[in-house]
Amino acid sequence: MNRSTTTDTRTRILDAAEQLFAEHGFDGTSIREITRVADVNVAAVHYHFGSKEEVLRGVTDRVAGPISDRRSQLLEAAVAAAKPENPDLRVLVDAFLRADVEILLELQERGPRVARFLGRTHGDQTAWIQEMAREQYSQADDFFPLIAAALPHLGEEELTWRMMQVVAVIVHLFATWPENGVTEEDAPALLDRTVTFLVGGLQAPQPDSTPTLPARR
Amino acid sequence: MNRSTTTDTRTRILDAAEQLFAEHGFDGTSIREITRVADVNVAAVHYHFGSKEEVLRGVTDRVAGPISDRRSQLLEAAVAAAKPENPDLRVLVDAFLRADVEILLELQERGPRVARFLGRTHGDQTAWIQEMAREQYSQADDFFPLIAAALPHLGEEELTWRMMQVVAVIVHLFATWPENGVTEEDAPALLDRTVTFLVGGLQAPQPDSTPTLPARR
DNA sequence: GTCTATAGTATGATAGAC
DNA sequence: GTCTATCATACTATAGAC
Repeated sequence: MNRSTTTDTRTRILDAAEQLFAEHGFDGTSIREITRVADVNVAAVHYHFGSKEEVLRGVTDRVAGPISDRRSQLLEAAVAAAKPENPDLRVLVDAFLRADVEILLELQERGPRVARFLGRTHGDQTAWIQEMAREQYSQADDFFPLIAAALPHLGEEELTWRMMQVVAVIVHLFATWPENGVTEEDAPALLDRTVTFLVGGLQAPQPDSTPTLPARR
Repeated sequence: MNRSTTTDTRTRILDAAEQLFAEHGFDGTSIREITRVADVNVAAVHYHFGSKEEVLRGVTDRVAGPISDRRSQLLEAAVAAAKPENPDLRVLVDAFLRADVEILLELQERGPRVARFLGRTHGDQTAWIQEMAREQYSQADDFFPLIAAALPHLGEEELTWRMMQVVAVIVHLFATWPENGVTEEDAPALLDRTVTFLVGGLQAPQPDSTPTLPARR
C-alpha cells in the first residue's frame, strides 16, 4: 500500500509541485520534474490543471484557504479585545503573523515546505505571480485601518510604505524557514522576536524629510 | 554610429544580461534572449564567458566593485567620526545603505536596472547564487562589530538575526526600486525613511523569550 | 481518468570555417 | 574574435487509444 495507491493523482501532483516550487521556484521547476516526483504521467498534469501556471495556482489555493480563515478569526478576536481609543499595536502585528505560523505548525512535516513555498511565491517579482499572491491575501488589508489607528503619528503614505517593509520581512522569514521546521516550543520565541522587531520599526517617528509621494497632511 | 559599433561585444553582453536578469531573473532568462538584445552571436557568449552561470558572475562583478569601494570609504569615515564609547547607530546604518544608493544615482538611467538586478540576485534562494552574492558583499561584515557596539542591550544571536532582517528590507527596497529611478532630490528622503524604520527595529528591546539558538549571556 | 506517442519549439553548449 | 551550423537534450502541450 504505497503512496500512489492511497492518494489520488490530483493531490500527488499538488504535493510534488508544492515541494519543487518551494525548492527551485516556478521557473526552476518543470512539469516533467513534477511528474517524476508525483509518479504520474505528463498528460495527467494537463488533464487536471491545464497548464503549469494553473498548477501554481492550485498549490497556492490549497495553502491560502486555511491561512486566510485563521487570519480572519484572529483579526476578529483582536478587534473584539481592542480598546478602540487605545489600540495595542503589538497585539495587531502578532495577530497578523500568528495565522501563518499556527497553520505552518499544524501542517507538521509539510510545514517547512509550505513556508518556503510561500516565501518563494510572495518574493517572486513576476507580475502575474505577484498579483496571484496578493489576491489570496487580500483580507490582510483589513488590518491596515487598525494598525493605522495605533500609529497616529504616521502619515498615510509613510504607513503604507512601512507595511510593505513589514510584509517583506515576513516573506523573508518564510523563505528562510528552517528546513527541519519550527517546534511548538520555539514558535512563541520566533513570533516574539519578529513582532518586537517589526513593532520597533513601525513605531519609529515620522521622518522629517518629505516622502517621495505626497503624504496625507 | 550605432551602439554595436561603439561598444565592444563583452560589454554589450553584460548590458543585455544585466537588463534581462533584472527583469526576469536568472532562470527566467535564456542565453539566446541575451544574444538577441545584445545583438551578438550565441557563440560569442560562450567565447567571452563560458557559460550562463559565468555571465551572471560577470554582471555581478561589474556592479559589486564600485559599491564595495564606496562602502569601504563610508565605513572608514563613520569609524573616524564615531565616538568609540557612544557610537551613533543611525550614522552606521546610514553609511551601510548610502553606498548602494549613491552608486545607483551615479549610474543615471542604468540605476533602476542595477537596483533590480541586485534585488533579484540577493533575493534569489538558489544556493550558488546566494553564495556568490554574499561573497561580493563580504566587507559588509565589517559593520557588524560597530553596530553591535551601538546596541549593547542585544544578545549576539539576536543581533545577527536582526541584521538579516535589515538586509532583507534593503534587498526588497532594491527589488522594488522605481522603474523611473530615484532623483537626486528624492534620495535623501528615501534614505531617511529607510534608516528610520531599520533603526527603530534594531533598537527595540531584547525579546523576553529564549531565542531558538543559544544566545550570548 | 490514465496512458503512449509525438508534435513543435527552445534550451545550453560546441565544432570548425574564416 | 566572430560567425554558421549543429548536437543532444529539454521543454510545454496535445491527439488519440484504452
